[in-house]
Amino acid sequence: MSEGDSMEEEFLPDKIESKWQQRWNEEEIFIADINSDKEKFYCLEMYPYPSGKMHMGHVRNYSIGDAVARYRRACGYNVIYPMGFDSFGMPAENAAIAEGGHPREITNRNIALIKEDFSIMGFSHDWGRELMSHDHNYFRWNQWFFLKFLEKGLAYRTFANVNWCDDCNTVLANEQVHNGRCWRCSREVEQKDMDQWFLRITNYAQELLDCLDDIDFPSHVKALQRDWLGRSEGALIKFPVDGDEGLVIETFTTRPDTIFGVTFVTLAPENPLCESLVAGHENESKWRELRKQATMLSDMDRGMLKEKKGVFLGRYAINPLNGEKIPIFAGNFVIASYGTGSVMAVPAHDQRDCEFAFEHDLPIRRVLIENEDDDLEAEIERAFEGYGTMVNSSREGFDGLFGDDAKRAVIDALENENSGNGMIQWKVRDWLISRQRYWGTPIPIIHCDECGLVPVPEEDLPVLLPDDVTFTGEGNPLESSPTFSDVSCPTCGNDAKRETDTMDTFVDSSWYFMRFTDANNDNECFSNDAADYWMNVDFYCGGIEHAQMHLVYARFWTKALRDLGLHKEDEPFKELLCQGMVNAQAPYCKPCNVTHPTLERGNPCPLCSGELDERSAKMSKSLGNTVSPISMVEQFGADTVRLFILFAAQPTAGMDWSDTAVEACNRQMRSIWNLARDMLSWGDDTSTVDSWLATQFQVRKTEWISAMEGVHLRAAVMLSHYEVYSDLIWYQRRGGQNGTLVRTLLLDWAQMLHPATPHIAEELWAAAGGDGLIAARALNFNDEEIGETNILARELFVHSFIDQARQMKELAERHIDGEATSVTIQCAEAWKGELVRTGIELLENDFPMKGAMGEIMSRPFAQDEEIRRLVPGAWKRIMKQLYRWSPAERSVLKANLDEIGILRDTADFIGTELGVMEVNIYLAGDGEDVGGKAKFAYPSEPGIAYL
RNA sequence: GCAGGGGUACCCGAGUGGUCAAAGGGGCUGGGUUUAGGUCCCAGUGCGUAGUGCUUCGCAGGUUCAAAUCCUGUUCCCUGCACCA
Repeated sequence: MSEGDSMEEEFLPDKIESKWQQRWNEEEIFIADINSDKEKFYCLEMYPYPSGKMHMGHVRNYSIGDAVARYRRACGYNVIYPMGFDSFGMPAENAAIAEGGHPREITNRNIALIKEDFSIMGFSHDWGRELMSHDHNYFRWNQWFFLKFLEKGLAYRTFANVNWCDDCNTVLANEQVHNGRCWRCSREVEQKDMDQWFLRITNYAQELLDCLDDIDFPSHVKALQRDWLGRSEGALIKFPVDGDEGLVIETFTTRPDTIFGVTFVTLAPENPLCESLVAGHENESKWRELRKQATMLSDMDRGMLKEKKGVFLGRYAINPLNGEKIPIFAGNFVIASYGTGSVMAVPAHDQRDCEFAFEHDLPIRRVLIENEDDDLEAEIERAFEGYGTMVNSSREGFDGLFGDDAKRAVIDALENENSGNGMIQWKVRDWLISRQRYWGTPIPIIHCDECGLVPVPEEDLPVLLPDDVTFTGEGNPLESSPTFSDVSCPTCGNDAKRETDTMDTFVDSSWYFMRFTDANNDNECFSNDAADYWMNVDFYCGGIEHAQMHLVYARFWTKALRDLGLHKEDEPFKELLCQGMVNAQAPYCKPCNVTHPTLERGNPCPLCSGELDERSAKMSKSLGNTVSPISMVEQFGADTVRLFILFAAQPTAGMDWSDTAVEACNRQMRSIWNLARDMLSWGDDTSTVDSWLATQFQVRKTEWISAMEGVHLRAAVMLSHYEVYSDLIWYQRRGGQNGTLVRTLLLDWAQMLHPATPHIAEELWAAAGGDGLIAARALNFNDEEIGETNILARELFVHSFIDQARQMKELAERHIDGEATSVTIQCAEAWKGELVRTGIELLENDFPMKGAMGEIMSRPFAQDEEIRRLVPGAWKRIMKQLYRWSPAERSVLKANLDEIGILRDTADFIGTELGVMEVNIYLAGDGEDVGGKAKFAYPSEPGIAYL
């Protein structure tokens, strides 16, 4: 083996880290190219919004991704691991309004700053593929896609009632409204009627739902997406209005089997039908009042309403299946925007309708029966909402049907008579992508008085953002720019106006992972070949906050581009990992249930003046409990911070920042360094524990690989950074000092250290004489077969013997009233070993243990008169243990170790460990029974007596 | 109300039938090393005990030779959806 570079005396991260980072850069080893000989692996983190500073969330995100990317490279995959910036969006524009300047300059400056922060962590990103949303070479493809969608009818403009945030000065998608408030600024959202651009995501609703079964997303993310898509299956039923030829109320229901129990129909107060129905009736003003109340309330507030208010609209509808006349109401609990904005009411089988019926004294008719002997005429207290057998049907052929059969029969009847049909209703609406803000992708449309909406011709793309704007915070800046707005119509040449809406920034993040596959392509969004080689993303890591919007939009966009023939994948992300939050302690008042800023630490609660507790809370500026990654790296080095991040919690769990734990990780790094340095200076003395170390290390490697394969990063780091270290310490304690052995081992160990802490790994690799850079090579483990397992069993026996003996010593010294100077170890007689092995054998062969005694007594070893007498007592004890032995312990026992030989070989070590001068070892019965301890001797548990 | 995830020792946290009095880390205690502090190494950290015992994994039951782990009920916490027809 070649002599390696010598190691510094001390672990000095600031000295080694930049050195290796520079080497990685110079040798361009993270630059990925298509290579059809190698299997590809696409590792990706959600690309960040470029604030000017890296925070712990970034560090955690990329420490996870980087470990995966480095491991996959080591496995011989062709890894693509790109990075870029989600750089459009309101923070930069708001900063421009607040401080002056231009969002572009602010964004570029922030990107430069955060990239500098990233660089000290040693992540293995391929910066050759860097992209930024606000780069026109990127967003021009947003515009191009938009035109393609327009051609295919996937994009459209319509006048709609939309969510408006007055602070952000823009409309919002439904998903961007949380509890009736803007997701960004928390201002209450208003409803406005505006012309807006939409994408027809509903076309893909079914596929988005179905494909969830085939992708490896966490179950709660799938649940969230299913909720959001909100599929319900049922029927559309038409109720003609009595006395008004042609006027029909359409209702959607999931329970057509209750059609004969309909006793009224309820419309949302905002339903346009209401006006014509109630016109001229005495309740007209009551309805107007109800509508006014309803429109003033957000959907959220309406959800809070307990009181079911309704107004009879003075007219009747006809049940299409039995011709019955039923009253029409407007009800404040019916949502205008869900389904048809009207409900067929079945008070006997829907609790909400039931309450409304009680309130307004409406008839209740039971048409499903729960139990055979139910009395159908009995008064009900609440609705029976489960499935039941149809009864009381006002037409032939329905009574007796149940569940799906019942539904099917009703739907068939409706379809035959042209009064309804089976139907699937979705909660998801089309994606509203218009935003009335500057810092986003301009929508490539021109408004011409003559020609209407005219798409910008493809050759005129990109539509750039103008510079002649001022950011006042009043209105859409694009409207104030004449160079932007005033254009001539591409079709007729007349004066026309450019569309001033820009696209939701979620458009940018909906396909960036595909652009990464061919990021520097000036002629296409990406080439088919590149996308087909690299897609889809094998491992995607990011925050749970994107479970709905980003992760649904990206799935939709991927499918839409597939249908444009741009690539072949159905799904963008194969496996998703949602990293947990990074928390830190903050003052907390339990009675008030309020977390306070760290400034209040030591003070009484500002609200109740009680004493403040501590509790862990998400790191945030407002609480002031953030920890700066940069200062941590300056203090301890990037490797320590990365080790802490991976070791403090599993990737998906929340983690608490702890200064003492970080310091402990730093100590561990130093320990590894010092041990490695010592190992390099060892001579070549062989010893009996060499084979143990070699075998044990093989086992560690195997365990580590399986942990890494499962992305159990915490378990993997525990093995690579702690267990291997402990093994080496034990080896040393046992007298191991074989330099040749440990230097070979060090080459493998460095490879295990590499994914989490790459800098120290490179350093150890080089010092041990490894060729080139670890980061650049496929895993090259010296993997001999795992040796004889008896080697491990022997050492396990020694270790556990010392643990037992140490415990006994403490007790013994209390008895002999002084320090013990000698220990006498009596190993169990051969027949006890036979007994144990017989027991294990019977157990493993599923022998009925109740009859074990008879079987044992028939064995040769039990034929001796004296032994025969002792067997039942010993068996009683062994029986108890039998089930409790671990496979490892069983293997020790089955190995039928020469306990006396092993202990005699180890006698010096035992003496030192136990702190006694004299160690006597013999078979129980062969020498004096010191202290009467022979009776405690069992296989792997010798009798121990101190003097 | 519905859905999903949780409650493990001083703290964090592993743990899906026997490998469990329960990994690992932090903290704390003791010992060694050191001029000292730090580092480093070793040990201890439910109770008991010259060894096979007792009690404990939110609470209460149950299944089993055996339960932190499986079942039932209950309580508390988190997350999402919510008058969705």
